[in-house]
Order: sequence, then structure tokens, then C-alpha cells
Amino acid sequence: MSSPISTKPPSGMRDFLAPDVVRRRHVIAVVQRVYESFGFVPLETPTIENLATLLGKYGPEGDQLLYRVLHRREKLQRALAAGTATELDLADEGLRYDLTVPLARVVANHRDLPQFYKRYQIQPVWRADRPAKGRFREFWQCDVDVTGTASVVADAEVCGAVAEVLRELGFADFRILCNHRELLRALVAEAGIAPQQEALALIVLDKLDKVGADGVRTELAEKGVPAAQTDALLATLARAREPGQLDRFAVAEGALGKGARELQALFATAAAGPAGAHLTFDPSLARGLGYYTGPIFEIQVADLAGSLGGGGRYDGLIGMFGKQPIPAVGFSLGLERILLVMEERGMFPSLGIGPQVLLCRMEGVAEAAAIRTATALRAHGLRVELYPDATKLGKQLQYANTIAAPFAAILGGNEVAAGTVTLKDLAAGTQATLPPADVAARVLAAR
RNA sequence: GUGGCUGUAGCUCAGCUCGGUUAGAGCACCAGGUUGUGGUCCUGGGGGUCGCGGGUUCAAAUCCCGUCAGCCACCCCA
Repeated sequence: MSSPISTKPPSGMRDFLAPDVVRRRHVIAVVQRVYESFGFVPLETPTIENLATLLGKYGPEGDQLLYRVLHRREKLQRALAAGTATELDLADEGLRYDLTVPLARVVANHRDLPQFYKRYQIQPVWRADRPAKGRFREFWQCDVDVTGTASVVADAEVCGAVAEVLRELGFADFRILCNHRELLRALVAEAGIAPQQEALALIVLDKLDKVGADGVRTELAEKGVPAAQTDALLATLARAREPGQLDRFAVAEGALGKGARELQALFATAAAGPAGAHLTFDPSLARGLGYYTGPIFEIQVADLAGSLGGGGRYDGLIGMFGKQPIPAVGFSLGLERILLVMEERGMFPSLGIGPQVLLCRMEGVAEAAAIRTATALRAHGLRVELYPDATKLGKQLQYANTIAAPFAAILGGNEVAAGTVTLKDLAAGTQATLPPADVAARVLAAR
């Protein structure tokens, strides 16, 4: 009986049964509608990209998490025969890791796109990460991006779009944390931290909320950053959190002032849209992805350790494909994260899609007669399941309960002769024998 | 990548400490309780090489080692 083949899906990947699918579709429908209302148009790209497209865009951690697709046939045999094959020799393609890099490739490749290409994309991505709560190896992202402009309007619009999605889904308490890569780098440099330790410092700083100042001191000390520099950085960041500090940064020279002024502009502009009340300056927000250059964003809710989404400006990424540099900004919502919080908070409306009517066939009624009746009921707009066998009525009604159909329609010899069906309301226990049009009217009225 | 917890029927678990008939329960599933009426109830039934591999022993679900998988926290991210 038990099979030697595991029936579980691969680690970090899941099957979605009807109740899951219905909830996922519900969220996706809202995302799609809101994104389109902002003027974004859809894009779908292949599951698999060339490794050259993917590698070197996300930083070393990201490269490690890429699912690679093995060479086929002769190429693989040749690589293996060499005996010294490395990962790069064995694979030339990989599963997409996010939707931003494929977008960058598409924009670099299609020169006839609108100057301001506003696209949304809702597709799965894969990361060979260790699964945890709210983290999967296959998950869906809902991205909105604007390419071809460095205008703060684009930054404000992507923030507005995701904020409106969350608002329409019923979220009220989320924060969109904002920081700026250039501002952050200026603060790190100001603390005296060497440029080659900057990336390291940024990653550790991102943990400030979770591990606290002492945790950051310990971790940076282990990585060889002098304590005096760490203290200087922490002091600077603590000051940066004080109200009005962004305005003081804004009058500074160089990258510090530039970053601060760009954030000020973003806050001022986005305030006129749905994101306004949710934007929060967080000087310790760093974000791991390598390609961000300007403002960076992350959506936070109190009851989830991870984020609901993230994004930022990446003015250098499209240019990495060897064509002209094109500025871009985008935001990504994590479908599973949103679903997780909505499930935990009980935020879903009732979303039934199963059959409204189970059509029961009595013994002696021809299969064709049942098909004919089911077809008539369906033509009136009902979702109808036809019980396959003419078994005992009790068994058929029991099955109706099992699949949670609110009505049963009974087709016996009498009904066939009269051109009627007996409609039974399974919750109330009442029933009436009616022509199909009246059956449909009653079922539809019961919703 | 680090630390911890857990793997026994489709699902949730008991049994393990102190090895000993044929490994249990609830739910689910199937069949019956005669005619075209379900949810409750009663009776019966199918379904497990106790995650996998090795070791100790007369004897292992139970003890020991290894391994794989899942979950939680951290890290990172969506």
C-alpha cells in the first residue's frame, strides 16, 4: 500500500488545495486590479534564465541560493568527463531568483518599449534557502516597477501602489520603512569604517532592531571593525532617528545631503498618495540585495518577523546588460507573507467556489437524462456537480454534505417525466419540486 | 549557515522513562442498520515493514550510533 516514493513535495514547496488556491487568487486579484489602476501593464517571463543573466546581481549570498539547471546530454557528459568540473561548467541556466533582474533583461532587450515602462509581474520565484515560517523555496512575488525615469514621482507611485493593495486587503497598521543607500554609505564612511568593510557593516546594521546595539558591537568586533568606529556609527544612527534629523542631513554636502534630500522629496510627494501615512524613515534599514542605488523600502507589520515586501531604486542594474544605463525603481510584495498574516488574523472573507448544487440521480434514471438536467441548470448560471452513480439517495446526500454543497437536486423518474427537479435545501431541510429555471432562481437567491 | 524540538494509520496523537502476546485511540474513509431523503446514533471493515540504515539483545516502536525529513528560533530575505 505505502509507496516507496515520497509523496511529499520537495522541501520548501507546497501543494495548494482548493481553499488555498481560492485565497491566493483572491489576493492576486486585488493586487492585479490595484496595479492596473496605477497604469501598470503585465509582463510574464520564463521560469528559467541564463545563469549569466542571474549571476552577480544579488551579491554573493544571492548567487549561492540560485537553483541551477544542469547541462543536458553531450554538454553534461563532456563537462563530467573533464573531471574537474565546477558549478559553472555543469550548468548554464537557472531558475529565476526574483522578478527584478528578468525585468532589467527585458528592458535592455526590448528597445521599443515605452520610455516610461510601468510593468507589473505576478509569478513564482525560487531560492535554495532553508525553509522557515513564511519562507519557502518556491514563492510568489507581486512586483511593480517603473523604468526610464529617475523622477521621485516613480518612487512615490510604486510605494502608493503597494500601500493601496495592502489597504484594500484590509491592512491598516503596516509601515513602509525607508532609507537611502547613499545616505547610509555616507554615515558609515563618516564613522571611519573602511570602504571594504562597508557592505559588512550595512548587513550587521540591518539587524540593529533585532539584536540591539550590543549585538551589533559584538558582531562587528568579530568581523574586525574597531569598537570606536562601531560606537561612532551607532551614535550617528541613534541621532539619525531623532525627529527632524533628516532635515539637518539635507543641508549637508555630498552624498549625505543628496540622499537626505531625495528622501525628503519622496516623503513630500508620496504624502499626497496612499503611501503617505505609512512611510517611516529608518536610518538602519540596509537590505541585502546588491543592486539598489538610491531609496530603499521594506514593509513591516508588528506580528511578522520578516517583511511583507521590499524594494528600492536600482539605477545601475539595467546598464549591466551592456546597453545604455536606464534608471528604475520598483517594489515587490511577498504573496505568501501577505497570506500568512491574513490567515493568522482571520482577514479573509468567505470565498466559496465549490458546487452550489449536487445533482442526485435515482435508480432507473438514464445517465443522459442527468447530464441534460445538469446542463440546463448550468445554463442558468449554477455550479453543478453530478453524482456519478445512481446509488442510494442517502449516500448521495451524505456526499453533498461532505463537499459542503448547500443544495441537492434530486432527479427521479417522476421529475424526468414532469421536466422538473426536486431541490433540497440541505441546511434548512426543506425541499420543493420545480422546473430548472425556478431551481436556479432559488439557489441564486440564497447566496 | 547556527541552536533546539519532533518523526508511530490519510490527519491529530497515545505507547517509549523501566525492551517481552497479534502496536492502539479519535477523526476521516468504506459497508450495513431493506423501498426516493443527509447531518446524530449503532455495528462491522480496510488501512502501519513504528522515517531510513546500522548496532546491542534470546527479543527493539521502546536502548545506542548514524542518516534523512519536518517544525521553531536566529541569520537572511518576499
